[in-house]
Amino acid sequence: MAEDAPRRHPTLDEVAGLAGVSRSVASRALNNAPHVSRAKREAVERAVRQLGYVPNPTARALATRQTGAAALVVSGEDPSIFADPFFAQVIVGASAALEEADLHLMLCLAATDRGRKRVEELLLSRGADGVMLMALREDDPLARMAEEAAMPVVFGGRPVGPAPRWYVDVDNAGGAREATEYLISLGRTRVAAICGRLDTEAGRARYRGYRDAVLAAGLDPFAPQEGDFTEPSGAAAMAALLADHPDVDGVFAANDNMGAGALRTLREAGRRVPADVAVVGFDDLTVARIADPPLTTVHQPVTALGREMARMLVALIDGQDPTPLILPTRLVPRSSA
Amino acid sequence: MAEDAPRRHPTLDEVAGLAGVSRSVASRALNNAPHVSRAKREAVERAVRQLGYVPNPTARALATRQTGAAALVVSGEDPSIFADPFFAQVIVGASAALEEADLHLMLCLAATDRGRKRVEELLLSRGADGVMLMALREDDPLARMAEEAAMPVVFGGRPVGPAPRWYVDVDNAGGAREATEYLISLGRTRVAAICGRLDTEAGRARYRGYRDAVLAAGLDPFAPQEGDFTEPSGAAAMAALLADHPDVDGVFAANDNMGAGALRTLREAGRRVPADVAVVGFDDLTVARIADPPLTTVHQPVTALGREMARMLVALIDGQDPTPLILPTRLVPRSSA
DNA sequence: GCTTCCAATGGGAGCGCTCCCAGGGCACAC
DNA sequence: GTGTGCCCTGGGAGCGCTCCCATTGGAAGC
Repeated sequence: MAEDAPRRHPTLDEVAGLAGVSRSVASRALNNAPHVSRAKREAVERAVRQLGYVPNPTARALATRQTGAAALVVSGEDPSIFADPFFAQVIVGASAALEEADLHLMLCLAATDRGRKRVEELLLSRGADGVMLMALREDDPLARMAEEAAMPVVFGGRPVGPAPRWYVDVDNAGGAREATEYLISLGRTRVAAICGRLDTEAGRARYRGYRDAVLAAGLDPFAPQEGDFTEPSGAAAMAALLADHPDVDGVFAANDNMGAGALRTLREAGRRVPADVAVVGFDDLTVARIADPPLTTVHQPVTALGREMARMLVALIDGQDPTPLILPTRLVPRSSA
Repeated sequence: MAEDAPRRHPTLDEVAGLAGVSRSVASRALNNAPHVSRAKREAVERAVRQLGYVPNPTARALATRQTGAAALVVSGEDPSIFADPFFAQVIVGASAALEEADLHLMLCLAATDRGRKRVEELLLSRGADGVMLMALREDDPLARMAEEAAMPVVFGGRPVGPAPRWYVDVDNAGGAREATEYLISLGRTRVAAICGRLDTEAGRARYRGYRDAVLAAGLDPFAPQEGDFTEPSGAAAMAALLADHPDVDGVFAANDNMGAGALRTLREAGRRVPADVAVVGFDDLTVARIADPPLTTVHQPVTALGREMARMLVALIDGQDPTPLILPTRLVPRSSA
């Protein structure tokens, strides 16, 4: 290690000493609290500059019982779930909102047992001021842990089961309904759904939305063709669909990855898109734009999701009681439908 | 907030009291340090369980002067740079390695002025035990800050300029050379390069690798056609290339996004890939697989990059002096070349 | 001129943990 | 019986900050 600076960090006491004031006054000056004369305030500022003083966040955390950090926990049995660019966008939003509140972002991938244990400890030990929880599974142990933790918790996307007290979600059902209605409005009558994992609330809600739209149009809904939100699973689901229902003329895929997979299978099967089969995805990630043909999809405000989660968490930390939020989606017509 | 647990967290003192030992003994038992009799150790364990005691990480951090966290700082003037799935993969690797060392991961997007200021404070105040720095620009103020910080710092990817003391990088030049040699081995003689930003070391090194390969084959290198690593910039660069050199028959794109953009432009221009123009990308992200045609590309071990950065940082924190690491790349032939 | 009040001040007690160190106790060798 | 070690043990001093509280002194009000 570079030992260029062998001298310890200056402490508040040293600042106070140099400024000729007490530690209390120095502290107040630093946090620009009242009851500090202009002269002393300036003396403290001068001393801070002269010493290159930077407050020790750990000591402050201990004294205030606030860590100055919020955690974003991403559940999932496989760490690579996080490789989905979806989370990256969530983080961009969350990070910006936390920055405004001067909170640091801790990222916890609770994929392994050890990871989950560490999250539990975090929750129990108040190692953060609050937690954002995402991608919980059905019966995810994190849900129980979060409930027991005496700490603000915001859910990103509702988990399966009863809705938590505080969450931010996207209007999955509404978006799926709109996508399906769009396919129907195009004259498609044999519209199938490639679902995401049905042990996630997003997977279920999107299928619900599809089903509602199909039923409302007086058509017959297809049984859910389940994938796992990955491109290969979408390709496989599309293949199964073609085998069972060769006359399918419209497909709602519960996310863009699976939609892209479906496009690939259709291309390999010699079906023209959208002439023979129209396809709509969900998410509006990069993959939708670069798919061939570019995928008509349901845009969900992912960055906003992260931002709103963080804002809700900050409100909670500030002792407020925000209301859950459901963000709107928007259909983005491209070439695949 | 749910006030189900209005009682404070038990402290070590309370554990010690219940176990009938001193705080010192309780502390030693907890950290399973020596000099604790079997009987007292068990008494402490019992008390811990009975009270549901969880150590306060902040207090421990203050006493040990170790925060128990490592930060991953992603620079860049635009927060959305982080939306690149590249970083998500790095995080998967880094997170796993940090988990092994029982360190938490703090994520800092140093895009805004405020973000940079917070990183500086983190560095100066030892708000983390170590820092991983990525995506630094030329003359990035973070480089100087990192240098001055009395804290272990590992670079992910070398910054422009003199190599830092500790870094993990990918063999950018080697990968680019291999990609270009591959194009040449296919009989292409007019091989162009769509470069990434040339104010990044990766952008420069990849162009260098391209240039070396072209020169070694006795061909004429094209002037760098600069993009910014995004799909549209790749498309634009390809259009410019076609305008200036209609006879181009091979393209090395410095990353997959730009490669995908190039494919799009070629398709729109009616050029067949790879018959008329062969294209090779770099990164081997999802986009390469789903591009049309699937993009031949240079795989770089992104997760390993994150893992090795974290391991190097842990070694540094442990007082060791690891050596810089350059990870190998691998050509992945698909259909575009 | 004498209360009344309040801004300004600094002392000191924590926050919950680690770790140094002096002091027992006990076994073993002399 | 007296040493010589060791292993345990618990007291206590921090780590660096915040914040309560008692104290002071000067301005304002009568």
